Amino acid sequence: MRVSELASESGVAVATIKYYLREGLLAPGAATSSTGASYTEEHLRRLRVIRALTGSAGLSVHRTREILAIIDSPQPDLYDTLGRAVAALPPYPDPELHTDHPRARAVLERLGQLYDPGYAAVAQLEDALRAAEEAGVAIDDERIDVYGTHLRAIAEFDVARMPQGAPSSSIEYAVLGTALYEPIILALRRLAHQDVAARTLG
Amino acid sequence: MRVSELASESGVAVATIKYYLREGLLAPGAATSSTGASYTEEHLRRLRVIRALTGSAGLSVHRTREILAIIDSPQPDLYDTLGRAVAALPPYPDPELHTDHPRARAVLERLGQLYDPGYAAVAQLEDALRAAEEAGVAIDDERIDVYGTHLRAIAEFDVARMPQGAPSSSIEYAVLGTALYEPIILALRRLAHQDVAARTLG
DNA sequence: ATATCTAGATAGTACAACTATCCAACCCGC
DNA sequence: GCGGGTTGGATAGTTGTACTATCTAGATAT
Repeated sequence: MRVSELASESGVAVATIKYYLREGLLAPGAATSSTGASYTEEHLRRLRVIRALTGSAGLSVHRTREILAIIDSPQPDLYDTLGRAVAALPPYPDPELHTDHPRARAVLERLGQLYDPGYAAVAQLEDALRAAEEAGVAIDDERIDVYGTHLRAIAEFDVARMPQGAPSSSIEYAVLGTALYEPIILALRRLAHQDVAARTLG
Repeated sequence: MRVSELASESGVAVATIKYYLREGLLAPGAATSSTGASYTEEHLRRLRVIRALTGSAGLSVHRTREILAIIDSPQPDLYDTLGRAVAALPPYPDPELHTDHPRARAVLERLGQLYDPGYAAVAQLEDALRAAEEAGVAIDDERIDVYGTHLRAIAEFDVARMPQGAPSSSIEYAVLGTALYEPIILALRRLAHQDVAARTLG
């Protein structure tokens, strides 16, 4: 497949594909001459993953490269690798020394979950809780219980569905699942809001 | 309160506050002279809301202004106003004519929820489903059932908690709740993943 | 042989979100 | 009543991101 075909198949402009090549998101095609290269279905798939991450999931090109690099280089410690991969997904808490995360800690203790201050999602939770609080819509314990219970049920389903194959495919699945299912979850919540509101108010 | 105090109280630079004033996100203070104005607690609160929306919720200044305008001008039709407000929250589906949303429609029918093609979250859901599909991690019916059930439970709780006061406060609450609780929901899911994974794998 | 395509390099664009500077007017303490 | 710091208002500059366009020179298709 030539660049122009890759472009038309994926709907991405040739200039943009060149940009991704320069930025190291996409591997170069097999050179057929000094001014020619051929691309495979694998390139097309990768390009779709790039567009899914930069588009729907809202990642920057820089973060997308980080995540692809993690997916591409399988590491022995799956658990740690998953942590790093998910930490590369937005949102990004400002790295001003959060030594403790009092709000997040209280929430996790209430839910009976482990509190690991090194995990990025803890800082994300802390920031989100603080933002809600400062905007005057702080969450209370009951809401935490409701959210926590249902999200844990979702997470249990997700983990049960994790493929047991090679680490790299597990990581790819986990990263894509985290990044690409999140917009689905938010959209479903919004639609459920509308449906519930229509039934109870209308 | 002077600008400098507003700045130090909120942690936002004076130059940035001036920028928000120019952009119409923040109302001018009461002029005390040709080169002086005083700001109130209300300004401080508004500034915190702006930072919560542009920061944690990831909205652009432009979208933030739209949402604040909706909150500020109460409309008779609460249901419609809520729809417009939530539509101003990310993500923003490309407005290339989505006349139908086959994936979203199938999901909503399966969940027994109403399908209204005019609602922004439907297009968001369609885009998210398509992105997951194209990246090779399409969701199946069972996952839809699990996600749908639990998110509906969350939504029922949210709606039951809606304040019954003035429309403008309902709208502010709904918009802030939608925008600011979403990061909390995502963080809780990620932390639940970690916790479940640690317990089952570790 | 001529029109089209290609890789690789470099430069340019468009937008967002600030950030900095300047000015003249003002107020505050002394 | 005066000097230092502050203010509103205007304007210009900066940084970063994600492309987009142009150019060169060789390769390929018809």
